[in-house]
Amino acid sequence: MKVATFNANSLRSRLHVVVPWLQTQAPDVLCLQETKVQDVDFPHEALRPTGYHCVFRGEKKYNGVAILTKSEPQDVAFGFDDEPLDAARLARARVGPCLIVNTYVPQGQDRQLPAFQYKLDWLGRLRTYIERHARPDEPVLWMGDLNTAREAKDVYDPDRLWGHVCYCQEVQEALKGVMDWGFVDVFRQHCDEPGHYTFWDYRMPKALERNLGWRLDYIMATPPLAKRCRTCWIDRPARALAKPSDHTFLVAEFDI
DNA sequence: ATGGTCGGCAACCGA
Repeated sequence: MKVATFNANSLRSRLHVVVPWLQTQAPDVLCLQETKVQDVDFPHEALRPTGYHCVFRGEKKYNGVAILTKSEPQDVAFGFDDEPLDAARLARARVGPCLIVNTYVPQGQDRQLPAFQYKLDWLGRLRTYIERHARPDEPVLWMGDLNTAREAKDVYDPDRLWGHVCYCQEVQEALKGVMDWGFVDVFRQHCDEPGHYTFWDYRMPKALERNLGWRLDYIMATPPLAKRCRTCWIDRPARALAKPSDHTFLVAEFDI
C-alpha cells in the first residue's frame, strides 16, 4: 500500500501538480490539506480522469481536507464527534484494512494569542478522538500538515526559530501527547539526517534554493504498520517547482 | 535584517 500527504494551498490552483502526480505515482491514498474550496465548488471534473474516489470537506476561503483513494473509502467522517467546529480540518476513512486520519492542525498564529492555546487544545482533542475510534494494535495512519517541527533537525535554524508556534516546547509536547497513544513517525524511522523538509516559506527569498525549510508534514503509523513500512520519502515534483507551492508531497509504502 | 509572497477573492486574512 502506497500513501501520501500534501498541503495543496488551494487544490484548484494546484491541479496541474496533483493530477499528474496521481497519474504517475498512483498512490492508494492521497490526503490533502488546505484545499481552500467549498464542497459545491470541488473540482470533480478536473480529477475525473484520475479515477480516484474523493471525499472532502471545505470552507469558503480557509482550511479544507480531502482523502483521495483508489478503492472506495468506508466509514467516512469529518470533524470531531458532535462538534460543528473545524470539520474542514479533520477527515477519516477506512481504506482496505487501514483507518486513515487526515488532519490540518491549526497553525497557531502567535504564542500570545488564543489561537495558540486553541492549537494545543486541538491536539488534545485529537488524542481523545483517536482513542475513541481506533486501537494502537490495529493498522492506523495519521497523516497531514501537523504544523509542528518535532526536533531541532526538523527546522533550518533551530536556535533562531525556537519559540515559533510550530517549533516550541508546548507544541512539541502536545504532539507527543498524540504520538504517545501509539504512533511512529515513519519518515524518521528511515532517515535520521537534518535538512529534509516538507515546507519552505515563500515569503523568504530563495527559501527553496537555500533549503530554508521546515518538516511540518508527517505520516504517523501504529506499530503493526510501522514495522511494515518499506520506504518513506519527500517528493517535490518538477511541476511544483515551476510555480512553487510552499509544501510538498510526503510518501510512504507499506507491505500490506 | 523581525522583512518577504501567495491564494482566495475583491478588503484584508491566514500561512
